[in-house]
Amino acid sequence: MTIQIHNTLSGKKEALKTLEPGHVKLYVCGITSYDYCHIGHARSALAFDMIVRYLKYRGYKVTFVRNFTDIDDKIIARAKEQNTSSEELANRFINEFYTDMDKLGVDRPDIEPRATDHIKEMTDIISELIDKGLAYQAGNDVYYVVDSFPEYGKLSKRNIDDMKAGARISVNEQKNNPMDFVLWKGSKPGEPTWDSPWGPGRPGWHIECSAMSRKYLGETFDIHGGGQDLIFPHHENEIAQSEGANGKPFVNSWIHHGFVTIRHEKMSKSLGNFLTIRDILAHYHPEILRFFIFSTHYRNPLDFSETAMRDATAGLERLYECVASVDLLDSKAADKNAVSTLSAKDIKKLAELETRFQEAMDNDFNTAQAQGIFFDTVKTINRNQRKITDTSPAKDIQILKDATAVLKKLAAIMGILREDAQGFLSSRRDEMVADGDIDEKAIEMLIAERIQCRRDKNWSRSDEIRDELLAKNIELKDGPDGTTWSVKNN
RNA sequence: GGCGGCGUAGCCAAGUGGCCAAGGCAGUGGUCUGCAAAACCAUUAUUCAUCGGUUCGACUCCGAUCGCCGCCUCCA
Repeated sequence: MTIQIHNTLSGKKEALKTLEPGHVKLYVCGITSYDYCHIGHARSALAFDMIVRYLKYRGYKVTFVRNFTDIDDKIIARAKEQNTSSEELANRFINEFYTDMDKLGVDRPDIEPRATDHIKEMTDIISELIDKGLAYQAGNDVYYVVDSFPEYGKLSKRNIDDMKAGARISVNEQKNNPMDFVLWKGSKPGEPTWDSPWGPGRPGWHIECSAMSRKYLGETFDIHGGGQDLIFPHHENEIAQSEGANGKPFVNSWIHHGFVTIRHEKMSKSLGNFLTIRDILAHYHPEILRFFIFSTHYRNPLDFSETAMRDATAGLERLYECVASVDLLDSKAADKNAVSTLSAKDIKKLAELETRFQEAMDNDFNTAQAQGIFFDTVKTINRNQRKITDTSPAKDIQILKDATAVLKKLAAIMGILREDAQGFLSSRRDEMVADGDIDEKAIEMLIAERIQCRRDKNWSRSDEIRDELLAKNIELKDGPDGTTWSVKNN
């Protein structure tokens, strides 16, 4: 079975074929560093983090490049506002980006080039394009001749004539044709500049990725990724630049992920529905955010809401509860002559976990389906786990433990179930207690009192204590090994 | 206006030309429990926006209609 990936260029799922056997070369457009990252950036980072981990899990070597756009109109404008330099502002938000990524547990790409470190590579490509007659200087700027690239529009599935008819293309006196896009911008006073054959200036946005991907991955590489909003014009322009300059195919497969919406609308500052990664992480454990993001396929829109996060919390806790209870099975004694209580059907199902997971993930990284398989596995484990007693054979316990180990290994590809289960559950509990109006000592004392009441069969006081705690969102669970408690999600 | 995508149970969400349309959350009944909670078992879409067409057969393919979203300007 091969990995199938939806390719934006062809509009179809295609079997992954790498130029170099067993080696995937991947380029993803990173952030423009002028502000804190929002949940949409988180989705992008997490989607490609998952994809890279899965490819590695499937035995591929992956060279993953993700750039930083550290020079751009927005950076210049923001730096001016804050009375600082573009460089300083960009560096500051790159650091903030790393802070967020580290909290989310996102692995670093192999190479993280910054645009401003690659000006030479960019001016080289621009010169090549001019030499080939695909670009021209106008005033202090350089533009790409869109009409010279007949395949323009092949990624975004549009044609130039339709676009020309649209009224939203900015008119620029310098351009020969309104569709032409800028490769090099002559500098205005006070802006950061670099020398070039066309005078002092700075690169356009699109040329960065053509230059940096060529430097690190070559003229043709396997996969290029980004958000769906980058399809046009950014990626369309990259194709025109790179294929124009190199005279060969740029990228074999394009992966574009969907947006995070809030109240079913794309986030934007003007709508006031803008949530940063740190806003979210202030309220939710990073694995909850990951679980939520992978609850739908990466290309679908994903609507953020409190309800959705609560569902994700419940789901992730369900997985952790299962792992935690299997972890505890260790303490049980095992009798050699014991009869297995596991059903053959369930043993088979557990054995098939990894295959089922691969089938889901091979199908264009279907994490939603994979999560369904996790739950199915948990149900199977729980069903059998509760039948385990002191006299169960060691083999039964081992089968459940093995299945849990596989579950954790596979979940780690999505970056979940990476913590110690008991630790995760109790630390979540502690956090929630800290938010509430009762402390742990008081809870323990009430529980101790209640245990005595129950011994005395003083049910009314016992229930009173339970209700009292429930009113403060503390739920008691009386099990064979005593009373445990948790904080109710709501 | 052009282009792309989506519409599956109360909510979220997989899936597919033909066995019972995954799974989660919520709900209901039961087991367990002093009673609960958790867990487990059972149950919850004769139906996949609507209407046509292709087919022996479609939720899945094609067309139209309605609704929603995105891109066409910076954007993950």
